[in-house]
Amino acid sequence: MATMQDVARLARVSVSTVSYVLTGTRPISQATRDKVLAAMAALDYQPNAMARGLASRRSRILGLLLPMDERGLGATETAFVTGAAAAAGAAGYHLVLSPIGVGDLDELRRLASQRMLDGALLMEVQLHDPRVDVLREVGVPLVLIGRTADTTGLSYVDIDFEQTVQDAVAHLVDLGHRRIVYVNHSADTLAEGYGPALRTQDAFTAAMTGHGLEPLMIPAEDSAAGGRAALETALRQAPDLTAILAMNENAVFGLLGELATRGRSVPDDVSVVSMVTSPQVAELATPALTAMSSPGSAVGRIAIETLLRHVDGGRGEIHQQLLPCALEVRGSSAPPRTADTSDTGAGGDQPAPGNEAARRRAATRRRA
Amino acid sequence: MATMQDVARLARVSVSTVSYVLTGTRPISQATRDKVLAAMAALDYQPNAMARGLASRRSRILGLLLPMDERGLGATETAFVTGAAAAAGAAGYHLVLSPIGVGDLDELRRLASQRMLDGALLMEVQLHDPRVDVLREVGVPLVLIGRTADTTGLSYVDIDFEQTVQDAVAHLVDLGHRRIVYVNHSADTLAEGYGPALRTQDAFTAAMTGHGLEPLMIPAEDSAAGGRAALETALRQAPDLTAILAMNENAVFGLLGELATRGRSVPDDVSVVSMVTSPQVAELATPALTAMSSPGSAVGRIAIETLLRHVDGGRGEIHQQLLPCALEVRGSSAPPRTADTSDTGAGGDQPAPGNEAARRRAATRRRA
DNA sequence: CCGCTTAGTCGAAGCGTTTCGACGAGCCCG
DNA sequence: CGGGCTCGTCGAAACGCTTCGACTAAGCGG
Repeated sequence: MATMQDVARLARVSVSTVSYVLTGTRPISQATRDKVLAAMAALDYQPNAMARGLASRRSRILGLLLPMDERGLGATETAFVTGAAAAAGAAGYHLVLSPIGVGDLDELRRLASQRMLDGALLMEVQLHDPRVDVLREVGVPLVLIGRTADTTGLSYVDIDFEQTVQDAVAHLVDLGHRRIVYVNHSADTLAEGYGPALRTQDAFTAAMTGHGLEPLMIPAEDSAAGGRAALETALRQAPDLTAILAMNENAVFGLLGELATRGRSVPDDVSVVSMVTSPQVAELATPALTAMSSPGSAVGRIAIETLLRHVDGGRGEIHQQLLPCALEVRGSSAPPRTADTSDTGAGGDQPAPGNEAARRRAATRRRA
Repeated sequence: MATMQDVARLARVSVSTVSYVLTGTRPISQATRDKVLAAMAALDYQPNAMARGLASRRSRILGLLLPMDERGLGATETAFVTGAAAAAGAAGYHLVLSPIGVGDLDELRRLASQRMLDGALLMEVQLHDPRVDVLREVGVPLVLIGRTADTTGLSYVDIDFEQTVQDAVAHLVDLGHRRIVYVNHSADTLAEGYGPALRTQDAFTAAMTGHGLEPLMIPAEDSAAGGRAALETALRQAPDLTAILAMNENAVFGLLGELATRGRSVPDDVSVVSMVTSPQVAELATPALTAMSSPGSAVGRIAIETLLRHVDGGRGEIHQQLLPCALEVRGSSAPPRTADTSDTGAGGDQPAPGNEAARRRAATRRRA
């Protein structure tokens, strides 16, 4: 393993000169630079990351802290990760993923205090996330993918759940639906303060109320069984429902299964729209799901760029940005049946408009 | 940030003594040890990872190289990762995941030559995986999760695909199935030399032949559409099929959808068994899939333990281990219909045995 | 009682970089 | 033509740790 000494000797310059060529912190004449670069190439020199880190007090490593629960990374999260990795690599940084959850605070504290991370990206952020406190305490720059309840002084990039829910509801309302149920994550998840669940809940209420409709939310466990149970509850509470907006990617499959079992066809009897869902997953269902498609790798890229601004220019301005999901219409959403024969009068507070009009409006709204 | 100097000063010992307390490389009296530990606690001392790495030529970082394609990490891969992370943490190592695919060889070479990794775990190994060559060349100890074609001198932990396929086929044959189709990954994937696809293919042929049955394999793209197409092909080539064994977790959903569309019920008309599938995913389908459940975190743990043996005792014996998947019977497999009315005579080479016997045998085989 | 080993500690020499202060050379401006 | 720049380079001092050799004080067998 060649060292900088070797390079300096071969190029007949001092070590510091070699260092300056490498880091560009001081001007070097073209002639010298060429000599040094030639020597490096000849020796197949690679700087030692540890030595560099020790001397410069910079590890050139960014951490992506992502809790890995048993359910794995969906395509959405994966897109975040790859986007971030690409951006970090382009800037000469390594991005390392650390499967550190909210549980392993000690491990996080160790990692951070050992000066091993120049900065950190937090995924799956909770409304009150202790990891934020740990990192701030230790003085590691951080950017959230997601949001805590209080974001003063914090940079973040997140999905614009408010806008996304609003768009999803508008899509269904435009199709002519009036009785729309929102299937969210589980009650436990809500109680834990999982931001997306809470924010979409509020946004759903706001959107429905804005259309003069009654909002109904059903929590569901993150599993097929949870989806089935949720459908049962939904049909009990709103037998006249014609559309379901689902946040819970796992439950949606159980939900579809149960609809099939009960002989309700999708989208003729019931329309289903899935939130924050990747095209790959949306295509798994039969029919393919109309879904709000997440902004993907852009989120990761922007987050890294923000983080690097904090790391490099100690003076990094706070950056807070929301990106909406795009509506992708597939086979699971359509206008409701014209004759709503199953209306048991459980609270339809608005007469449905003529379906012709709804169909026209939906068609104009449709975007890939 | 307190340094070892500070600790030594406070404890009134030399730096080297502090270091020995930390690393245990030389005997230290209990009295001294206590003084030092007290000083560390008082100063909230944390060793600087870079300095430690530079001096000891050990980063205490292990890399988990996992290509992140757009389809994300399934529950199976996630289990590997968490198992590995836990084992690494227990040994005082950090496990960092690097989304380095077969494409980013330069990035890998850089990472490895910078002496930033004490060792590496490779996931999604291909039969001829260039990453192996790069790492060997640079001299980084490595352990595979998966296998290359030539494994001489390489340690690996992998799923025992041969055994798994054999068990899956046995399950179906015991139920009374004779006409079983294997839906594999895509032709492209096979051509690329993706080990699991090739190995299961061979194992399927062997297993079927061993039962005196004719093996039929259909490749399928990794998508719902791929699954639908595969079913069509399968029904064309073997209209009398009664069971499908699917390796392709993505295609299996399309396959189920297409079966439903064609009015073939699962498991009454067609049994479906999914390979190397986590319980969570198996439960997504309706009915829940009978599946071969992967050994999960054990794979990751064993891989890390092996790797640490290579790293620590420069003298690490080669360790090669296969772990089979366990059959988990759920709702998608059952004995074939007694009266096979759809037999168009396209090659039934064995008469089905009485279903009573099949049912009995299946029941005794069943294991959770 | 002597020489040997062993336990326990210290001081100092690295590990391979970055970075600071210094210095000579050339240049511009007055 | 001289003082003050900037440019390009060098040497040496960190950075915070590990590790080697050496040294002291016990302990022990002969």
